[in-house]
Amino acid sequence: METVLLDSVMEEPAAGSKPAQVLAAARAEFLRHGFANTSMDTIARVAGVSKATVYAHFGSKEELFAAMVATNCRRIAESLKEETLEGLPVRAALTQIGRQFLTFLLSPDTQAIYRVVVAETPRFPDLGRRFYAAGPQNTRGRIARYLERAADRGLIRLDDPARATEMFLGMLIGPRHLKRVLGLEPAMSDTEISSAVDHAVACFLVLHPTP
Amino acid sequence: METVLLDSVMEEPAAGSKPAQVLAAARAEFLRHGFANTSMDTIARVAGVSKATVYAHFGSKEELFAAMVATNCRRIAESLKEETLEGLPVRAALTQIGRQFLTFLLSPDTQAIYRVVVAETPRFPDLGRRFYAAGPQNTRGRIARYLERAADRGLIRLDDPARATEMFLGMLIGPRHLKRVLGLEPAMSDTEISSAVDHAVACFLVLHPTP
DNA sequence: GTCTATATGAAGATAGAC
DNA sequence: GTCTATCTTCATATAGAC
Repeated sequence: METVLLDSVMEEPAAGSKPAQVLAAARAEFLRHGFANTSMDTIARVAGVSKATVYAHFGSKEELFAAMVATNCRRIAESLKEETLEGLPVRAALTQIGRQFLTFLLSPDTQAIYRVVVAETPRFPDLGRRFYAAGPQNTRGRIARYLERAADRGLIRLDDPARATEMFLGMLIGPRHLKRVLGLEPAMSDTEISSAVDHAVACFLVLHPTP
Repeated sequence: METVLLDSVMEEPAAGSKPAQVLAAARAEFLRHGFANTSMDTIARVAGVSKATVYAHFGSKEELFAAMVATNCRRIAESLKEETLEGLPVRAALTQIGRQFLTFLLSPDTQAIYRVVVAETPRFPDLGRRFYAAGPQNTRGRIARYLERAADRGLIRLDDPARATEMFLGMLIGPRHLKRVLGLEPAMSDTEISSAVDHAVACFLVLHPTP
């Protein structure tokens, strides 16, 4: 049971192939039950292949887990499209960013991935780093770049785009993520999300006024 | 392996007794290695008792885990003392609250408890609720009550103390908790904590001005 | 209550045929 | 590459003596 190097990761298998089936089954089971409570027998059964096939493609349970997380990180990174915010007024752009961010953050899939990554980071040292780079860092950089461009155009006043991004996201998230990850909030309705986003945007614009 | 009811929890065992030794060993091992990767053999060995003794006092691994978390929740609740903030200016009071909160939140012990609670909440439904009540909810209520009193005295302007508390803590935490829990930040020095707190307090006071 | 020794079962991993 | 059948290890839990 050696520590797995997440740096050496296979490329994405062809859709519909047996490795892809295994990966899909691994994703479903690991995200639902965690690493330790998922058995290779179950993954093989759900994937509809034999256990030996699983081991033929992924050498061990750890490697399969690492491949599953890597695939998910790729998906997260690809799902964050650089859309066109430039045409919008600042308030509308921030609102759009906020809604998209909060919806993504609180979705069941994101919660499940977060949970399993947090749980297994001590055993897989690279896991946290890769997850952060693919998800949160990606998002933060994108928002910070937008704010910087807006500041350059004189649409908003701010000194430090990265710090302003942190404040914005901090106000946006508040304690919601914590309550959600502890299983205390069923979900957020669209109107609740709107309300939370509007408040965070309003506070942000007080701190960073538009001229 | 039935779901354990965390509501029926034994009282605190006498210090130095064998149950207390077992509980201490369980705490050390569960927080370091998580639930699944900790064996009852190890706990018995660390506690310096036989495995049968462990089972005599705590009927199963799940019950032992539940008792360990319950003990920790008690400790968290007790560690949050209602100190006297009333004499201080608002800025100084918020700064003190912020420093205390951030130091507590980012400490290795808090991180370890958070990690194991997040990981095991799906298997132990009551776990998240009890942890939240003993820790975060406790803290938030305390801060909200202070803000309300300050508002009543006319020291600060705010409509909704609970919401203001969420904003304050959101700005204070920002992405630091996430990076810490993913193993990306070694720790925060005292000066970094001071800087973060000062910035959050400054932003808060812009949003909620003192007359 | 506490111990030593052991039963029982689950799960990671592999051998060998096709 | 894929399967069936099996090996091996290890962890939970208990029996029975003191």
